[in-house]
Amino acid sequence: MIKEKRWKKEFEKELREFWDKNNVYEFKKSEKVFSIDTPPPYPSGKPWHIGAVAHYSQIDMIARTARMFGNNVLFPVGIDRNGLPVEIYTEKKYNVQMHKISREKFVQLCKKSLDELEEYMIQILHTIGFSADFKNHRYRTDSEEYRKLTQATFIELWKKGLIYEDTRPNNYCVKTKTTIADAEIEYKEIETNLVYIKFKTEDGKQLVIATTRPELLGACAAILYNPNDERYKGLKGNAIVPIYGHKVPIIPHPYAKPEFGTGLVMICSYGDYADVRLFRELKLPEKILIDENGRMNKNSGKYEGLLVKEAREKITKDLQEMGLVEKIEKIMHRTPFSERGKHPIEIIPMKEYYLKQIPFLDDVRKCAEKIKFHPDYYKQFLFDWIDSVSIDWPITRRRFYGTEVPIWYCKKCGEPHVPEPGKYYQPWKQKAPFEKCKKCGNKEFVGDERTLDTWMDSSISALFISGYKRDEELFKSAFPVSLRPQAKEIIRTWLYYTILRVWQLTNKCVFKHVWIGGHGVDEHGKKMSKSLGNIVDPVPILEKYGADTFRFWNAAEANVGSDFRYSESRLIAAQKFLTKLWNLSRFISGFQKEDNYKLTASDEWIISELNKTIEKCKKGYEEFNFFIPANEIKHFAWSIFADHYIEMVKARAYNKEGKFSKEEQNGAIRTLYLVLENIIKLLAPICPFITEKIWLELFSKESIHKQKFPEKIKVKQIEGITEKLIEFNSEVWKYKKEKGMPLNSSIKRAKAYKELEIFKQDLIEMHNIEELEFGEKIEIGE
RNA sequence: GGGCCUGUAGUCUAGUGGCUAUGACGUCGCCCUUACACGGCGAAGGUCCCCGGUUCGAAUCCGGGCAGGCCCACCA
Repeated sequence: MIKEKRWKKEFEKELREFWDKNNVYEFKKSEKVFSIDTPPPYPSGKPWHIGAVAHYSQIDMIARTARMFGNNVLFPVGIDRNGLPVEIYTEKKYNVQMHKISREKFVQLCKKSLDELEEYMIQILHTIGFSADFKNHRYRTDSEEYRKLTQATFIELWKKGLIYEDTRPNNYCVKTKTTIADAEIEYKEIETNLVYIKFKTEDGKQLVIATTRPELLGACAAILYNPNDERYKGLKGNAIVPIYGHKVPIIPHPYAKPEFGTGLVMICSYGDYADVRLFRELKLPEKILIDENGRMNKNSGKYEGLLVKEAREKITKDLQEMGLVEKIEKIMHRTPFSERGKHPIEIIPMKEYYLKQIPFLDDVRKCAEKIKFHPDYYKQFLFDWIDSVSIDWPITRRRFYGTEVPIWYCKKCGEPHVPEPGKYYQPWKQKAPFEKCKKCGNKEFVGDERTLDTWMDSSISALFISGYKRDEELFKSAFPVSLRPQAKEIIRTWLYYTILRVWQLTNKCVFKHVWIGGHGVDEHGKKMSKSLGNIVDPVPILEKYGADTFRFWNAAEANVGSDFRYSESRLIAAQKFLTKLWNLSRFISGFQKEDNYKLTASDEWIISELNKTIEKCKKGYEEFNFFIPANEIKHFAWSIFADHYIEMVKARAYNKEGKFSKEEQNGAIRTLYLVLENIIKLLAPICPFITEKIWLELFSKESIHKQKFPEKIKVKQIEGITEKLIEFNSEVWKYKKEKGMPLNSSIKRAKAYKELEIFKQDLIEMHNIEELEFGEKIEIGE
């Protein structure tokens, strides 16, 4: 018997304790495993994005669904703790600069920030009822065990010859002083000056060239015009670069677009990726003007020491004074920015290690083809990215908080030495594990000081959680991984790199399913961001409404893959449904189930309706689409079961006046319990708390989360009359309303559709009708 | 420039060829009918973005616009 009048979020705490105590979500090894490569959240600051919390709620629903479908589910939880964002967070929080304090000290501060943020996130996950195995399958990507594996895979790929060192122009973030991969670049439209500069050719002709990067004049190596451009046909020889005075060839090339600027374009090392490509293609001599601090170097002559921006202004002014500027236009220019550092990037050649990816693009594409995407249109995002990858992956970073590049170099000849896999190496502070250089025999080594791109760590999460190289038994059962759930914005990074790396290491396709969640946006459909000031903190929301309300809102809010809006009024709507469900259960809990029962047509009808609901929910769950079951269950439980069936059988279930037989009475009670039992089982993956509470009160002492997903119930199917029933009930209610009669007052005579005759007795009691007839249409009253 | 997605009452949303277009929030009435007033019943509110086509029939399919979002691309 349920006593409390409302579902209280305070119940959630005791239920969490019940689950913890009974190890309800503990993973036990078995032959077949449904493995989930849970995204390890990145602790980048507070508050945690409410959209992310919603995202994790949905991932939890996937795990719970898989369990109820009879799978043994490996549902780990990790925390991603490597890389740039935490370094930036730490610099700000402790007001330090990474390069100005000792590495040891900085690493410690990062750890401190991470521990605190991790605790905060784990707390939230726990609060929302995240059913991962926190005790046995919780990991950190910066743990020794994890980094050891990252390094082992690095060493393995090194030995396969897939990693090489090269000096080539690369994306370089001057603010964070590190090379970054193309996948980490984002573009912004910003206003820029397009400066029209006068050049002279050797034979004295004047040329005007438009550029956004006048400070790179000193690195200019060629001038191009389009071969079809009538204005410049026949132009050849050399041009003289203003200020610097060096001569550069004038070359016809289709890259130059006649309609842009003057139709002449100068090629410099390096203003953009086109420059990189053209330098390579035309074999032009490279000259670097910008150093790794983002300042002009000595190659730039009198601009040495200035920041790029300052140099741009200064040289423009100088050119103007020399009368060499024809005009300046303001244009919107698409500029590459570092996604994480939020600063414009420069293209600077650096010596870095690269992981080969170009030769594997076809394999990655084949893997992607085999994976089932939910929803399927996101597969295209991955293909688009694969098609646009054009250079190998630079994997070394000049940062401190990351997995160390496990290489030592001979101090004498520079030969790189890679240690044996299986240990965690920190070359920046450890002694080299080698006796002497294998090349020159020298005995002194120096460790590499760089770290690996954090995607080198993240891209093996699927291997880490499934026990690769650490637990063969688990690996056999959990790999390939059943499902990767993730957000859409990291398709080109996390998903792509994982497929690539796992293929390189195992020659297998890593996932069977990929599930892509949408974004959480504010109630006007705008992306939440700190600058817009529309960030919603999840903690007070969870405190106010509880996890199940949040989860139900989240499930019922948007279709799989589409963005969902945060709105408090909708949360309240979700809360009302939980109250309704609670009161339904409270009502039913007042009756005693007995064995001698007989189902009447009304009972068979509601069970038939339940069966349809089970089918629909199952279909939704199978696609990991919680929008479908959430709304189906709500509709069935509220608008059919409560509004019509319960009202119909109330009299029979109470049977106060003895108008029904004992068997008929028990039939109603039996059916009430049966339908409720199935409703809460259907809802359990979405609302694990309230369903558990009702379940434990009324049905069993063993957790609902150990139960199987409902099957259709064998019953005489009664179909096609639900709408007629609803219409008839509605007409009666309307009639009483119009006459100003209370709903429990009696009606002398009524006529209902003949299909409803099977419900006769229940309908008479429900509406208090003295004489009920049946025919072709509804008639009420005299 | 290419691709993907979206456009349905004040707001949000369901609906992929068929009866008077779904539901929620909000609004307006009436009702505490012994599970629930976080409830019940009822009502108002829509040129289903626009134009054209296919069809007996289009919110739904096709073509062309317009608007918004996202992804990709070497326009200095």
